Amino acid sequence: METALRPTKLAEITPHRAAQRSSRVRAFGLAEGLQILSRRLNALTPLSPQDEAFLRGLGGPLEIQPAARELSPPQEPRFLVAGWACRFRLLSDGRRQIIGFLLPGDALGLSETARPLESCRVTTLTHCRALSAGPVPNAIREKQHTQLARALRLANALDESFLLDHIVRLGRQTANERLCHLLLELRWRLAQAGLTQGWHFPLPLTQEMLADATGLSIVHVNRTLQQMRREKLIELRHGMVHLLQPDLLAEIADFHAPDPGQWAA
Amino acid sequence: METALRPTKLAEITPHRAAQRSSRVRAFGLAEGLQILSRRLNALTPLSPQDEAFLRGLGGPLEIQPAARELSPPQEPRFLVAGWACRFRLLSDGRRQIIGFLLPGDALGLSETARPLESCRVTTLTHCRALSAGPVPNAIREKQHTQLARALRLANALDESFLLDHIVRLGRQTANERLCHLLLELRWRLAQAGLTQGWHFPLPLTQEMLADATGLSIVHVNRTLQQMRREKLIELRHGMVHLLQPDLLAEIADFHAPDPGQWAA
DNA sequence: CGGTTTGTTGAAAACACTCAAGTACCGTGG
DNA sequence: CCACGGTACTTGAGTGTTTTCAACAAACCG
Repeated sequence: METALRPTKLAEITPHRAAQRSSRVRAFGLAEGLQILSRRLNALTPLSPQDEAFLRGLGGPLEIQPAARELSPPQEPRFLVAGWACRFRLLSDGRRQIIGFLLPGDALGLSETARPLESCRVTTLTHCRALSAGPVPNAIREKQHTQLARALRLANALDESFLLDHIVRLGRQTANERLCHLLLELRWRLAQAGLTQGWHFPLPLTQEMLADATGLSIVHVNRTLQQMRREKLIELRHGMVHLLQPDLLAEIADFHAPDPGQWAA
Repeated sequence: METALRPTKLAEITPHRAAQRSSRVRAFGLAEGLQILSRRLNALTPLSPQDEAFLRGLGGPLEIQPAARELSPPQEPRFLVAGWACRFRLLSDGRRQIIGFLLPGDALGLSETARPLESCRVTTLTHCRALSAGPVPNAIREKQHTQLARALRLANALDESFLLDHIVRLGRQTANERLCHLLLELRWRLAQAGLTQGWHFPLPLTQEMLADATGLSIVHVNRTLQQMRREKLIELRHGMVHLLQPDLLAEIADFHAPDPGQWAA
C-alpha cells in the first residue's frame, strides 16, 4: 500500500453487469418509487395520511441517472428510490474510501444543518432513480408533517450510526469480519425498504466497490468472499447475495441491528 | 488479530504519567477553564458579550474526574475544560476502537438531536475538569444567544467532519500516514483552544490509546513513532510532541485543516 | 523500595497487498 | 454469427506490512 498505488480512475467506477441487466428488466415508475420511499419511512416512524399525500405530491418526473455519475454538491434535496449510490473521499494519490452507501429510500441533501456528511462527494454506483425533495425543507420548517420530520431525523441518526459502525469495522475488524458486517448492514437497510426476500437480496456492487468500502484490496476482497462461499456462509451470484447462516454471520461480525426507536427525540 | 485477542480491561485505561504529573503542577481554576472554553468557541464564531456573560454564569464548581473514569450515558451536558477524554466502542471480545477524542473546549451531550455519537461510551483518558452545561439547551431553545448556538452547531459539524477523516484514515492510510494525520488533527484542535505553542503541544496519550484510535497494534504504533523520530519528523518526550516538519507531515498524511466557516448555516 | 504501568526490542507468524496472468461475461460492430 | 474490446472476476507467487508473543527496560506510584 505504501509504494505502488491504484490510481482509481473515476471513469472506472462502472455498474455491475447484473445491476445493469436488472435495471432494464422492468419499467420502474413513479408509483413504485413512492411505495419504496413510503415503506422505508414508515419503518422509521408511522407517517400520517397527510405525510403520505405530501410525498405523493412531490411527484414530478423521476430523475434518472446512469451509473458512475457524480452528483455534484451542493446537493439538491432528493430521495433515492431505485439504484445504489455512495459517498466517498479521495486521497490525493487516488486511493478511494467509501464513506457510506445510499440505498433506495435514503434521503440526500435533506439534513437540516449543512453537515459535513452532506458535502461529501457522491456518485451513483448503479443506474439510479431519484425523486426531487425540494419542497420538503419548507414543509418541515412550517411545522407541518411532524411525523415525516421525525422519520427524516431518525434517518439522519441512522446514517450517523452507520458511520460509527464503519469506523469500528475499519479500525478493529479483520477482512472477513468487515465483509460479514457490511453485508448484514446492507441487508438490514434493504429489509427496511422491503427490498429483501428473507436473507436474499441484491448486491449490485463490484468487488472494487466492496474493497473501497471495507478498506481492503480488490484481490483480498475476492479471496475473502470465496472463503465465505466455501464455508457456506453466503451465496453470491448474478448480483444477488444469500446469507446462508445469518446467526453465525452476526456472531462473526459482532453485528447488532440498529434500533431507530433508540434515538427517539 | 484473528486468533489471540487483547482483552482490553477497562481498568487498564490509565493516564499517561506525564499527564498526571502536569495536572498536579498547578492549580486549575474556574477562570482558566472559562478562558479556554471562550477561546475555543470564539475561534468557531465570535461570541457576543451576552454569550460570554452567560458562559461565566454557568459557573458552578468545576466537576473533577480522575483518569480512566467512564462517564455513563445519558450524558449530562458539559464542557470539557481541561484534560482529554474519548468516545469509544468495544467489540464483544474486547477489542476497542476509539471513535474520537474530546479535548478541552469540547462539548459533551449538547447536540440538539439525540444523536448516536452522543450515546457512545465515553471515558476520560486523563484527569479531567468539566463545566456543567445544563442551562445551555434551554438558553438556545429560547432563541437567545444565537452566536453561542451557532458556535455549538459548528462544533458539532467539526465533530462530524473528524469522523469522516477518521474513516479515511482507518480505511485507506498506512500506519505512518494514520499517525501523522492524527497528530495534525490534534494539534489543529488544540491550537483552536490556544493550547499549543507553535508546533509543540501536549499529547497525554499512551501508545495503547493511539493504537486504539488508529486501528493498529501497540507494538506497531511504537515502531512507527520511532521511525518518525528517526526521520526527524517529530519529537516526543514527557507527554509533549513537537512536529518538526509540519508541511512534510501534512503532505504525507494528505491533511487538510478543516474550515468551520464552510459549514456556515 | 517493590509493584505497576508504559515503552522498547527481537523473532516468528499471520495477514493483506502487489504484480501478473488468465478466465468469464457482456455488449458491440463487422 | 462471431470476433473483438472492455470490464469484472479469479488465481498463483512473491513481497511487504502488521500482528503476536515474549521478554526486558524505563518510568512512575505509593
